[in-house]
Amino acid sequence: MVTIRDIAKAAGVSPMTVSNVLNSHPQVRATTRARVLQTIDELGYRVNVAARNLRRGRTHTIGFAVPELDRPYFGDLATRVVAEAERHGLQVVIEETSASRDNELGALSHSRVRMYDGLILSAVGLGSRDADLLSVDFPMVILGERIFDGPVDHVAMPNIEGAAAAVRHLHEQGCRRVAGVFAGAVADADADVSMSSLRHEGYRRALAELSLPLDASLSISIPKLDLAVALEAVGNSLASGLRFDGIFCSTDYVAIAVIRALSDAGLRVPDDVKVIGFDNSMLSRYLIPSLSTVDTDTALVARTAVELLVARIDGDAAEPVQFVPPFRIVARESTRSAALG
Amino acid sequence: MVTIRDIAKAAGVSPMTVSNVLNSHPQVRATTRARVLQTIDELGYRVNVAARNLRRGRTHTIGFAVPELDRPYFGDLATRVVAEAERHGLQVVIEETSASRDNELGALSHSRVRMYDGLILSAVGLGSRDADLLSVDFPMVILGERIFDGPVDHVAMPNIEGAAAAVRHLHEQGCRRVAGVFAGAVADADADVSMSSLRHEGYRRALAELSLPLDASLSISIPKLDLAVALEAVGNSLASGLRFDGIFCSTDYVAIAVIRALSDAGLRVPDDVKVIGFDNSMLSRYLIPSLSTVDTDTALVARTAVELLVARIDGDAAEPVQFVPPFRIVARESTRSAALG
DNA sequence: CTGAAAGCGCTTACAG
DNA sequence: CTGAAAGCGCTTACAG
Repeated sequence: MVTIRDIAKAAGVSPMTVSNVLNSHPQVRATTRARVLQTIDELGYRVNVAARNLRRGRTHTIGFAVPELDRPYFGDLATRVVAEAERHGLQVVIEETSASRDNELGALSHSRVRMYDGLILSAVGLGSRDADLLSVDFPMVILGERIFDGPVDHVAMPNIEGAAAAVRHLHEQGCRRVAGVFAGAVADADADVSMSSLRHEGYRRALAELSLPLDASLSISIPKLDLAVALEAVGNSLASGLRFDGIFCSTDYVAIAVIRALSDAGLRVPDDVKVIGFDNSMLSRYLIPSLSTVDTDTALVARTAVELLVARIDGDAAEPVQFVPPFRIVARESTRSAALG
Repeated sequence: MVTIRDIAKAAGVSPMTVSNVLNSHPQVRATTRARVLQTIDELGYRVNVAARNLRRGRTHTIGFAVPELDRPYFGDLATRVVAEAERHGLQVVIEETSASRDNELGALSHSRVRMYDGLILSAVGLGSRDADLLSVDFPMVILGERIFDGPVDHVAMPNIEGAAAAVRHLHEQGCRRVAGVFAGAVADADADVSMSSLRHEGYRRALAELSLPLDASLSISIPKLDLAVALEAVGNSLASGLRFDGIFCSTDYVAIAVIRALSDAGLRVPDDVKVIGFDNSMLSRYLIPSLSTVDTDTALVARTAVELLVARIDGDAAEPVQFVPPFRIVARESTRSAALG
């Protein structure tokens, strides 16, 4: 391997001058610089980043711990995080946590964390009771669903408000019996404060406001926000006689399976049942019917998370920040009422 | 920051004994080990990975340069690469290249490459003429579409064969006038050997074999495999009078927009036009109609790429390997013929 | 404008 | 079973 010393010897200068050239320090004579650069080119030298990192104490790498990269929402998010990080000269290591608490803690406490300048943790397995575990000694931003009064910056989602607005939209479009699909044990009032339980809370609040029925059976609970699981759960509910004229889906992704289940049961969307999702994933407007949804500005979420993290990396010691992006309802075919059709 | 020396001092041993404990070397007395571990715990020590990397000459990190992470196929692929890499104790840094040749070369030549033990490059911008640029001095696996006789391992895709099989499937289902959607200047015989041009080649070969018409107008060319672009292109083609009873789409992703464009033009899938995609993305079976497609075993692609790379990292100096996964046609509703319906 | 020297935190033959 | 010492390749005050 060619090192800085080899270049120095070949160019007839000291290693430090080579270093100065590499780091574009101005106090190097033009002719010296040219000679060094040519030698670098000839010998095919490339800086050893591990050595530079050790010396500088920075890796210019951040971690992004994400539940499941193959869910479109997180694919979008990862894309935007990588792009934003690049604008700040940072690389991104993706760690998949499979939405498990253990893996999320692993992303935190695992020794390799020390290779990152900071961590963006999209927490879905951790709960409020884990707040004290988040007092880490490196820059971190929590991203996602849970409500913490934790010791770190947090980019949260408008879960309750967004879900409530989605239900109100269904009501405006004429729905009078509104179901919902949620992950986890949402029926349990003591349930952990997960994304789905927050969206379920918004769903229930809106139903109460609107004086719509709130049968427990209308809350379809699935163990995981997975297409196959959602298809089966909604199919079973319909087969066992459950009826509704509107349904709120915790994610656009799940909504695709829900629409399929409705179709398989002979129900038409939106004529028989109106469907709304959450996330405004890129596909949603191309589906048939196009999918109404809650847009939460993924780009803004990614940008804010990276900017908060960069500020902490640069030594910002202010109080932890909590940021919730705005949202808007995107009305498409899946909730269109016949009167407007 | 707590270092190994702090631990050594506090535990009354030498730094090297601490190192031995950290690395689970057996030749440390149990009582000494216990004392060191306790001190590590008390002082909150974590290994400095940059220093360890420098010393060991390994970072246990590989790069994965991918065109666009928000395209479902690459989201799937990234998920599987990350999972496979983890099985080998490797982390993955994702670099997005935006499918540009410059960024792909950047992933290669950029100095930061030196931080990786190896690189998996999903090349879509590079062409055969760039083969000599791939003679790099670190382990690399090219993944994806192009045909190289390059100096590196290559996991290719059955682009020509898969596309041809898709067209034959359309023919078997009764199609007699088959269009296709491709990215780039596919009409040009000198076109670069891109994924789309290879799939176009397969499309043309199958049409020729089957004695089906091969009008240039049936090859719908779009600048980019993007939903909005595909929607508009197919919409324009239909508006200008183009008619066909089957269409091969270069990816499942694009097929979603194509089905939407057909629907917007009042054409029913599969009754009026049958549609087949490529990739077997996870969504495909849940769409309405469910999407017929070419499955190329993404899991196998990811596993093979990581295994080849790991072998190179471990010093394997054998001749470059080329691997093409098998494929199969997955027939779903979007190509169902009335007779079978 | 250039260089000698120290040191980032760790690991590894080598010696005892 | 444990330690003293060298060194991975780089950067950075400091001196000239």
